[in-house]
Amino acid sequence: MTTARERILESAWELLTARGAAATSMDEVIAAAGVAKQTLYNHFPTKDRLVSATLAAGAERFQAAFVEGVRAEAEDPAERLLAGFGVVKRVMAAGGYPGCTFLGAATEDRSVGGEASELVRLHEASIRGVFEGWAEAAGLAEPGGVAAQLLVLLNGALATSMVERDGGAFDAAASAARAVIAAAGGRR
Amino acid sequence: MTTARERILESAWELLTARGAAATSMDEVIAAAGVAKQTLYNHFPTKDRLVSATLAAGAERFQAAFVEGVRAEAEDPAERLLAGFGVVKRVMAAGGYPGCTFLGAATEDRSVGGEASELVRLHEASIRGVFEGWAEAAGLAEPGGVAAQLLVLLNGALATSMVERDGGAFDAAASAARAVIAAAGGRR
DNA sequence: ACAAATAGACTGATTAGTCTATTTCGGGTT
DNA sequence: AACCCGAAATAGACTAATCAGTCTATTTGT
Repeated sequence: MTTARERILESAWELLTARGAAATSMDEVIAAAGVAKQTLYNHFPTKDRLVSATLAAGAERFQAAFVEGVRAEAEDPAERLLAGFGVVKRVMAAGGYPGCTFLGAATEDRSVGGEASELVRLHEASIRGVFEGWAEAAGLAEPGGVAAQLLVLLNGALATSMVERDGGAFDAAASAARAVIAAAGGRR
Repeated sequence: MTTARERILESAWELLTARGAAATSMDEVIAAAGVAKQTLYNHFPTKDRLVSATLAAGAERFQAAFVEGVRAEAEDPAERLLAGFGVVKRVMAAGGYPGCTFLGAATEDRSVGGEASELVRLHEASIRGVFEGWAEAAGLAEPGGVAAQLLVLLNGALATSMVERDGGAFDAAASAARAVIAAAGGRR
């Protein structure tokens, strides 16, 4: 049994992912969550707050699933850096490559500079931090720089897979990541 | 002296870049272009058509400026592959990193699969083709694969620079590109 | 009894697209 | 030069739809 709040956040996440915030009406969230209008507004007084709460909850879930998925798949830190691309590829493939919810939210919010942008910035910094930890554990030179490059590759794979509606970009990103890791002293 | 059509397309491009299609009203385009409502609708019968025409014109301009900018900056094909990141970085910096107009349009159109998505797909394929030509001229192994990886890096830099409101991602992308090119046999 | 949830009508603002009436202007003809 | 025509441009009122957020009254669960 799920609470109304959980159903709202889950439905909002799906609609946000599939269509984006601007193209999703509060009535659609209400219908998808099977909840009364007032219930939604009791939990989240404005659309912006709903979007922010949805992104925050999604970021927490994503980061946990990302780290856990990668840890389950590879032991060696350098291999973990690569495994991330496969893990995210599978997540995106499951949704038919509708695009990254966070990049989508940042795109829609770009002229506003609201809370959504800030949450996405923090989320991305978090992922970069995870990369940096593994890069350091792998004994790579300049782990911060490597992490920044891998984050660019991950965002690039997310954006490109959305445009191409196809997961090929994740394989390309993983190949590039291998080159980056090698150049930083991986598999010395 | 500019024609009404040119002013409309230019204003629409700027608004599309800064805010995105959904957040831009036809009245805003009209006001920015200094044109009568009927004039806009005479040239572009619907908002979708205006967006498509704006993206098509922008893609042509961007591709020409990209190739020209890179050619002016580097002679050697392998260096040209790298120079692209600097050229695009400068373009985005000039606008304060509001994000890539094409990726933004594809993001907004993702649930529709309309003409905008298709135009962006073609535009990206075009850029990938340019990369592939230079990769081949540089004598790299698997020029198609290298081009795909560089396109991911370029999209990643565009997305990341939007999130971070900062051009650092282009430098990271260029570093990663160097590693990719080296791995493919550059500077043998 | 009390907090949370429901159902749905309603308001006010925004916006795409239409319609009407008027004005501007370049180019061909006299 | 003077004239005229048709195409393009202008100004802005208007419609119909959508949508965020409010309000009221009722119901459910503990």
